Amino acid sequence: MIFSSKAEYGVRLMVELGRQSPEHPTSLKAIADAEGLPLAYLEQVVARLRKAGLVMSARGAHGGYWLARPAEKIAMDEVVYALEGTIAPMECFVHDHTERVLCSHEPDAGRGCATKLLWMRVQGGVIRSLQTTTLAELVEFSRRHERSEPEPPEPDLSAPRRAAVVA
Amino acid sequence: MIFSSKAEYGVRLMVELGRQSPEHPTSLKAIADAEGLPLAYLEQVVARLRKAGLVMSARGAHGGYWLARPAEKIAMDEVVYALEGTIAPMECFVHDHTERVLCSHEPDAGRGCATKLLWMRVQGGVIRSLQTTTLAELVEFSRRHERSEPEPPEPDLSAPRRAAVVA
DNA sequence: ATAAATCCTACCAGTGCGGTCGGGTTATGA
DNA sequence: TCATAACCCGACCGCACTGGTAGGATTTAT
Repeated sequence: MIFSSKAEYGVRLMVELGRQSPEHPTSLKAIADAEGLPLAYLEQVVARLRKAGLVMSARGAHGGYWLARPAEKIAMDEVVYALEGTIAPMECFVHDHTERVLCSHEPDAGRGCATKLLWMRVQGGVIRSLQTTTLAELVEFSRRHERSEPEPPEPDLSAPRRAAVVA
Repeated sequence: MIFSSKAEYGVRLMVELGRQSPEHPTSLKAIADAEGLPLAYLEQVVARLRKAGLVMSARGAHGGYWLARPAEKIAMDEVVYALEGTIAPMECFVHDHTERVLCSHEPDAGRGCATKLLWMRVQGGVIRSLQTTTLAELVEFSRRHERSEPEPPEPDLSAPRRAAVVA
């Protein structure tokens, strides 16, 4: 259960754009250098963000990218959705524009998919987490943590302390 | 962002076991037939559940599997964890035995990982959803949704596992 | 004109996933 | 006692998808 690296890179890119003033555009090369990411790959990533209307671009020399909206107005579910294409815990959640959710097994007859309840709850949890986080928060977080001092007692963001990795 | 089919199959298997009385074990073959899943693959799946102590088994003729605990006492985060190995939205969440969380990029120097905040919230959302769902709920759900008549034995072997979803 | 940058499409190698196969080992029961 | 039903285990395999590269075309500032 993992987001692809497109999500990772794309979010980093958005944060980086959020740190810049939107006066003049930021080039991909600058971001690639700052984050140590492959430029050619970033191009593919940022294309998704552009098509989703989250960033704008200018071509030519001194061109680059900037946020289409202020970071406070950008919820992270939009960003992740643009990057990943879908936010679903299971591929049987691919549903057409209607409300029908069909599962690969138990195709239509018989009982409803027993796992559906579970995956819907998980999906709800994920989407809620993303919706309630704005890009501005991440920008702020990254500003606080840049190489000045050790982390202040970070107000625990609802991450349970239970052992996340059981051997 | 997707769980693997191990999670899907494993959860179905657990639900199926929850529907049976724990008096006598249920054979994998029965479950495989009921759900239309490949038996040999189910063996791998159930092995994880057994190693995690969620199911017990008896070998030999009339052997099979049963829940190690009543379904009310089984939270789904245990199940998914046993099946997936880890519940993390991003592989940079692989952290060693200490508390350090290290990210693939921005290795040690400089600011903390800007995306960390986001992924931790997502992870929290997922884990909370799973923790607050018990196997008993899923069993109950599946009981509610079963048609009165048992499904006709439709031998749809060789049903394409993968592409059946996208219309 | 040249350089800096976005844009676009095709391609490629590795890995992980879903699944199979073959062969144990253990228990029942005829 | 012996066949059979089931669990158990490890090796293997094709393929789709991911992460990344290559190469070029277009646009714009200097």
